[in-house]
Amino acid sequence: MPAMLDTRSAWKDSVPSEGEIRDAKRQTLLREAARSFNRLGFHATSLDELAKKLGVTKAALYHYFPSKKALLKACFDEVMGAAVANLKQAVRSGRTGREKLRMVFTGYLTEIINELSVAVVTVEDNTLSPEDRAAVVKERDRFENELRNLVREGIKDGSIIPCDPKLVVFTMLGAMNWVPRWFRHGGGWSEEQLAGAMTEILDRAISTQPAHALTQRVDEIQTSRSASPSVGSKKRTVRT
Amino acid sequence: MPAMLDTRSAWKDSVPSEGEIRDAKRQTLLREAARSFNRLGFHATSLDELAKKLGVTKAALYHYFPSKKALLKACFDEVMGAAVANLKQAVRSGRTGREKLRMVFTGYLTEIINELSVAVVTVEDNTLSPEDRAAVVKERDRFENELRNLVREGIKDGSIIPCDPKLVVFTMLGAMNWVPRWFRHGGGWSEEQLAGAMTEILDRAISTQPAHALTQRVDEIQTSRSASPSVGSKKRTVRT
Amino acid sequence: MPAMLDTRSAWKDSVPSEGEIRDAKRQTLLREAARSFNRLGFHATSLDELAKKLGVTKAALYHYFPSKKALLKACFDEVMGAAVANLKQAVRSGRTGREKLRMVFTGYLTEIINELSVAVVTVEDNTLSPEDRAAVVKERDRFENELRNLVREGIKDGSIIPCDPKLVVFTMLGAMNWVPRWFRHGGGWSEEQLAGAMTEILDRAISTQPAHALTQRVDEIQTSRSASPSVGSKKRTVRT
Amino acid sequence: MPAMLDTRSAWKDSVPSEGEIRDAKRQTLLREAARSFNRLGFHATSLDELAKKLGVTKAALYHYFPSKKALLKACFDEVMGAAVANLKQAVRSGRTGREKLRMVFTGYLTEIINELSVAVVTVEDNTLSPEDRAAVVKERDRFENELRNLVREGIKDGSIIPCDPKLVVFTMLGAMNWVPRWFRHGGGWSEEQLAGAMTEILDRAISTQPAHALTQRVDEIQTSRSASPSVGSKKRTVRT
DNA sequence: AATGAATGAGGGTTCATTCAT
DNA sequence: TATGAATGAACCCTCATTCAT
Repeated sequence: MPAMLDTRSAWKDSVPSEGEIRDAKRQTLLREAARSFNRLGFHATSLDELAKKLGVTKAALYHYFPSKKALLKACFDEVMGAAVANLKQAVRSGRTGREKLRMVFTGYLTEIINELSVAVVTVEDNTLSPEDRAAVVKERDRFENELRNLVREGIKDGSIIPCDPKLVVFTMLGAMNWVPRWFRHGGGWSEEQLAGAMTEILDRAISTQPAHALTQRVDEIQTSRSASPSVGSKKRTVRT
Repeated sequence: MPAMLDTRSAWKDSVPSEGEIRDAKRQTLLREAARSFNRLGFHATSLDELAKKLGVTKAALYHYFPSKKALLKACFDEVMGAAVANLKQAVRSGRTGREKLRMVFTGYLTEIINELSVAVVTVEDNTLSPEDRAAVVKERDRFENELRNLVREGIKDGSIIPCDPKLVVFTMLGAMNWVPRWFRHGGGWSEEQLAGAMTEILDRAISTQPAHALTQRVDEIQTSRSASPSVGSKKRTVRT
Repeated sequence: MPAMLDTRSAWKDSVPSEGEIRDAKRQTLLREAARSFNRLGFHATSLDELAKKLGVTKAALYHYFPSKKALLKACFDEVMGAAVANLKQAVRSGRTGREKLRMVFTGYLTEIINELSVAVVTVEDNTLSPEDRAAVVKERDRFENELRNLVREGIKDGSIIPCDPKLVVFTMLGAMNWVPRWFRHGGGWSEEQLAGAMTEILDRAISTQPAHALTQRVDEIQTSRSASPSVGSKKRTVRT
Repeated sequence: MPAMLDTRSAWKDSVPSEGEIRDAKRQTLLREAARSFNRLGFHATSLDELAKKLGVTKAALYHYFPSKKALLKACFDEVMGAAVANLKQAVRSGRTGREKLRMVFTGYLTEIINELSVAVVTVEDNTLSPEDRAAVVKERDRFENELRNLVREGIKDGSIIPCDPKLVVFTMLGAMNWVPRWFRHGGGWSEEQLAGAMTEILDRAISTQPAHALTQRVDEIQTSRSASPSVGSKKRTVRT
């Protein structure tokens, strides 16, 4: 018996422990759920479909999350954690308000594009329990408020033009949250390229030093629109 | 007796005919459905709730639409009709690409804000019948393509900076389609103000002659976020 | 004004009175209902469909029958009235049991073929009210019992072979009641021919003087089976 | 421990495996559905009632059949499989057409009496999907056609009198298909007796060598008619 | 007499959730 | 840990019936 323990310890951490396996599965489930919630919405996502994509049965999911709502809540927590971390990093960067905002946009878009995010799903209806809902709303409002503060900061330091911070932030968030509805991976744009290019656009709307051109690609972005009817990638050269 | 007939004719059309009543009811239902679809999504919208809001029974809805999907389809048709009309008017205006695009944005936003729109609801999943889906997608793609053409036109005539038209259009549409998620009527912003202010923001992102400032309001926009927990309208002066 | 009355009386009875019109409509409705009940069954028959076939709205039907069940009950009464009349006539004919039975079969079949009958529809489930159900069952049992008596009479007078009257009667009724399921008008067989030919078959099963051949037709019977795929009337000569 | 394993293997196959249990349940459901479809018709049969009879919830049925229509289709397949097998056996028997036909009648009746059959349910209306309907109709038409061929064969070999095969077959099928409407188990007639006796009747109608008497019983057949109002089994001796 | 609108009951179906294995 | 079976609530939809016009 001790021999076995030795054997196991010899493998060290190369063989993932049971806990690690479990966490990995949990994370995979979370991702898949977020993707589905984003594209179809919470109610249109069935646990059966989710389980099928993961190759297990519906009941198995309950080993990782006590309910579908808990899954949604976890998605929110995940994305908010990342968003806030991303935000803090930007705040610490010590640059102008506009540059901080750019950093946040790029990070937020990266999250969304990789479909970690579930920011899209509405929290307005009575899906979550009152407590969960309050927690999520509070977190989200804090995040949005921080963004507005960055806008104000940018206005003060002259990097952002005078504008209504609340409207600007909602506009930017809308543009970004909408991405999962049309973007599909594997097209001409890489995730980084998309995040960068869209940040440019959003940034230009409020920058006091707007660029003379924006990033362009020769290939079209791969979207769910162009993909489904198999349009074919009509390459088109864009002149500046 | 003849007097009564005269009386009636004196009222002329002020007393709505039966057909008019029916149409009015139908329109009210359509509006309510669009609102719900936009905020909660198609699947999260129950006909029971819808009927309750209208003060009738669920079964009564079937006098006006043969199915829930038909209701959704009608929403699409309605918004697309308005969007295309709006687009055509802009195209006929004979201005620069950028100015045409501004007109389209303002019109589209007005639609959305008045919740006629249901552009938000996903058409990607298999909610609609294949035929209906194809029809809607075709119409929408044509609309989006026209927008891209306006961007290209603007680039050519020098009113819009070089950029990727597809990405730009998706970005703008996302920002606009997101409005129903946060905007609530009755706040400090009127519908027209919001449509105008957001158009400014979107326009500035691609204009070759970006403005030095954007519209601001003293009062906060009324949103579902601030509204639901009954925060009260904390007026706050925004300094530029 | 008196002139008008004169006019009316001049037409005498050629112009049907209001009451006659009403009765005619009622009868038409009854027929259509019976046809539908027979082919589809009571529950699968919707009043909407029924009304559509008659060119009126569903609500109009309620001017003639207080309920769908009442319609069913009326169908039963109609067919039973005819069946009993038919039976009495046969009984009075003063022939052998077998010949009386033949008369009843032919009459019953004529009824069924003309779709007055609704004998097919089940009375077993709880469709009718207990009172109506009891009345119908009682009437039907009396009819069936009379038929059994005719069989017994035939056995006694030597025109019918020894057999179990109950089983024989059920067998014959089943064969006849099944006709609406497959027979369609307008084929090679007229209503009278079918009634006659089927009577021959049923009669031969119990007759002490069985015929050496049965009626045959060159044309195939028009059935719902052969009709639907539009097979065309492949004439075929039947050799004896 | 080994003892237990032995014990288990000692039971061998007497303990049904999970798959066997599932199949048994499925079969039970199928039977109950067929019975209900036969007696009440497809539309009058509610899944709620069906489930209640089986002691489960309506939703549980969906573990075994994806829809009510699938249940109906399965009934058709079941009965048609049995009917065709029965038919083939008769064809292989190498007897006269009449004797083959008798075999088919007896087999078919046995099926029906045991309520495996659902031949009764209409296929004419648009209950089944077009594909399913076509498949069922095709199978049924082939069966009916085979029966007609047996009649023709009998006419040729002199065992059956000249007659119209189509009409004869419809007549016989009607008589048999009607059985579930009146027959109830547990009466004086066993299933085999009924199948035999009815076959005799049907056979005699077309046989060139008709018998001089048919099977009779002292006890009355137990029918839904006599049973439901609790008439009591009035034993009656039938004199020939 | 006839209609269109509306209703309430019920039907088939889906789905998140629980539980024994 | 994972499964298949089962449940109960909710959903969309149909339909017989009522009622004002």
